Amino acid sequence: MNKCGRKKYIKTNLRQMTMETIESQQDGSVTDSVAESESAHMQTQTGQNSVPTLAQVATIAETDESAESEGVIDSHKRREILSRRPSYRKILNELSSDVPGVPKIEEEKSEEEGTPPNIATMAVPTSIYQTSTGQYIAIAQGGTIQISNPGSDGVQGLQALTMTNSGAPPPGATIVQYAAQSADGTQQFFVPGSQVVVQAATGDMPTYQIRAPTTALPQGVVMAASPGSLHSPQQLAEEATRKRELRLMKNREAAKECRRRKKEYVKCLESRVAVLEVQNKKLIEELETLKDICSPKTD
DNA sequence: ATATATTAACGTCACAGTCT
DNA sequence: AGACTGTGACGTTAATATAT
Repeated sequence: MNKCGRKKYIKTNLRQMTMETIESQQDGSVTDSVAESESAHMQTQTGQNSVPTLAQVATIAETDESAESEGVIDSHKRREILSRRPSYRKILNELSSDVPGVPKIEEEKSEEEGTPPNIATMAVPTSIYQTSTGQYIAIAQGGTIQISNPGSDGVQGLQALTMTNSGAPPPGATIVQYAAQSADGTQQFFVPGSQVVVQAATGDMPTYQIRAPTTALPQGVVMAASPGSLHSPQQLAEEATRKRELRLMKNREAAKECRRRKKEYVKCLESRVAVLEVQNKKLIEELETLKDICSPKTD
């Protein structure tokens, strides 16, 4: 993708600006280098229908203020100020520590505690699916996929795919391998027993199928090659391509996850706004009541 | 019915921060 | 130091809404 040549715009400054503009400009401590980079960026964007971000809008609105503080801070301080914004998870968790009603985003300890990286992490609704071969796939609310064969008592042969949000994997949970999208736009989970659970990528309702694995490895699944076995330039090129595809695949997944967290974060903020609005309304009403009590009208 | 605008979701790139 | 991860920004695409 991205056939159109990407413009090399001033990324660093713009990036820093979008992260910290609103916060740092509250005390007017942003130098006009940021504003310069922003204007440069806006120029490069001429003719595109890209919508400025909130931070960009804020920057444009406050350029005058920031110009006044030119030269006030040195480069070190500027760097501190323009540091990376904490992740949505961190922000949300900070919010949730303030407000009891706000749910926390799990820290995904399981990954950090040495879980194999290929375990799928996704949220799915509780559903039961029957495959063309008569097998059943139950997707529990806890994020567990169970596969049972027809005719079995429903317990034998169960294979569990433990997802995120389900806490620590239960003992004995089967480790499955997760592969990103295959050529036909599906997502596949390799489960023991030479079977593949395939999730269709389209539609609101995910669909699952049991398939026999194809002979060729699906896109994104890569066999590890021992470094010593690489000799020819062609092999090196293949290795580079393989690494790139692996990186793209991982980044794809990371981007999905990031977007999901972002949506969650926004929802959280929205619900917080709603709560605060109700609270505010109540307080105003209370104030009016107290006013009436304290200063009764005298005719 | 068709054209245009808006929106949401996605993949990719670049880069800062973190990990090993 | 280099690999890895998370995220902002951007372009693309498909679906939906609105205008003509």
